[in-house]
Amino acid sequence: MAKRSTKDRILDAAEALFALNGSSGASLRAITQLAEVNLAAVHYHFGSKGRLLEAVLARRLLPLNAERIRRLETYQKEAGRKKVRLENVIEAMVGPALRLSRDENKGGRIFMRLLGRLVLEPDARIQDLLTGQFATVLEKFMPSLTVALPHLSPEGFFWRLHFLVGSMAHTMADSERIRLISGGVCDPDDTEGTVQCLVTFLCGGLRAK
Amino acid sequence: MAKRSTKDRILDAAEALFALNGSSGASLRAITQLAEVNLAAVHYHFGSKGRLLEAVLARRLLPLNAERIRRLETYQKEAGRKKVRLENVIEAMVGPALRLSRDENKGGRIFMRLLGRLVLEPDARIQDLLTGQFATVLEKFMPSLTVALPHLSPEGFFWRLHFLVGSMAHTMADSERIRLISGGVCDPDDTEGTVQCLVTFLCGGLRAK
DNA sequence: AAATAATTCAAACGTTCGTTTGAAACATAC
DNA sequence: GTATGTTTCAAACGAACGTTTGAATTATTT
Repeated sequence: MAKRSTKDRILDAAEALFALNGSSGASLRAITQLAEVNLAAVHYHFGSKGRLLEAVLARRLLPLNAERIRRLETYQKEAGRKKVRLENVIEAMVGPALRLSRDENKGGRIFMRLLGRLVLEPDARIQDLLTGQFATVLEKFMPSLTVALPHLSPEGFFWRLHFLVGSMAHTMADSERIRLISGGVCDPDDTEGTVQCLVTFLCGGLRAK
Repeated sequence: MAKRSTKDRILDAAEALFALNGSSGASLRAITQLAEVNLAAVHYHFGSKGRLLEAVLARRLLPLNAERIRRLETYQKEAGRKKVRLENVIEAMVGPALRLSRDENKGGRIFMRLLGRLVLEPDARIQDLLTGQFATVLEKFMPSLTVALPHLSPEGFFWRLHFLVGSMAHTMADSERIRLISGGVCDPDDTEGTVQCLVTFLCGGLRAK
């Protein structure tokens, strides 16, 4: 078993405990203990607890949003000069995130839970990072979205985008709850089934009225 | 100005700081300072920090869910032996919560933010309280929902309920974000407009395919 | 092999945390 | 007005927190 670097072990442990207990509920002592690393290593490699959290975020968020944009561009190429189907636009938006949130190897499940927690965190550094990333993605998606949803006023457009984010975030952040409330009928591990179901729901909601 | 009781002042301050900083990020010292109350008063009136949080939750959650059920029953009476319109069922579910989340007098805005945070909190006492409350509400809504959505399989039904909860929770917990991302186009203070927009979106999503 | 740089380590720093204590202040009864 | 029960208060408790330090260790270079 090839042992991963101190930096990576800290990132993994921090991701897990930040996601479980929140950014103020997870202590550096617990994180370094889980990572089997000295307490001072966090400050040596990252500088502070806050910057460790930023590093945890950036490690997964940057590749994820790059993948979203890449996927949208693929659909745009496929469509040629015709407009991209709404289902495809939405899939490019929620698909990569949901697949990451279900990929155990990449620890995505844990990361998405963390993301769900951070949305309501007041820390300005974190908020700027999150909204900045979202703005980048939205900018790329705007043209395809407005073309696919010509019936919506600007106001209605943004509201529905807001609802979309809520469904998506909730589905990714809390994957086990659905199993509980459905009495075992729904299986969140069926990733592609979940994607399809979510895309159907979202497109129905976006097209409504 | 009639001064409110120590207990109420603590509850208000705790609600505000728990919502802002999370249950572990808000200290009893900050809470009692905001409430202009002695530090030991929390333990005298509530016993511990955890039980204070439970009291904060119960104070608003019990009346809210009672209102939801009352509203559904009103719609059921109106419909007589005909089935209740899906729009009305959904309105009974999300309307009371969204109105509370926009009612400054009742401090609902703050409370909903707290609720959004607690959904991902691992504390068993909190989770049991939340899922228990949700189960109570769902039990009452199930008959009307299944009748209004006959095209859905049990699996599809629960998934869509899950997506609904996500949109609803996100809209209530983070009311100012929409103003930011829409560049001021959307106004979260227009409560009834928001309710209508959300109900339309949700019904479209629930009916899809 | 010696010298230099990068990393790890145990220990301690000063704060802040939730909680407890016992006396003071207040209210209500007799 | 004295007694009884309730509420408030300042002070302190030990524990855990993020952070810093300087020496010990390991890796890299000369």
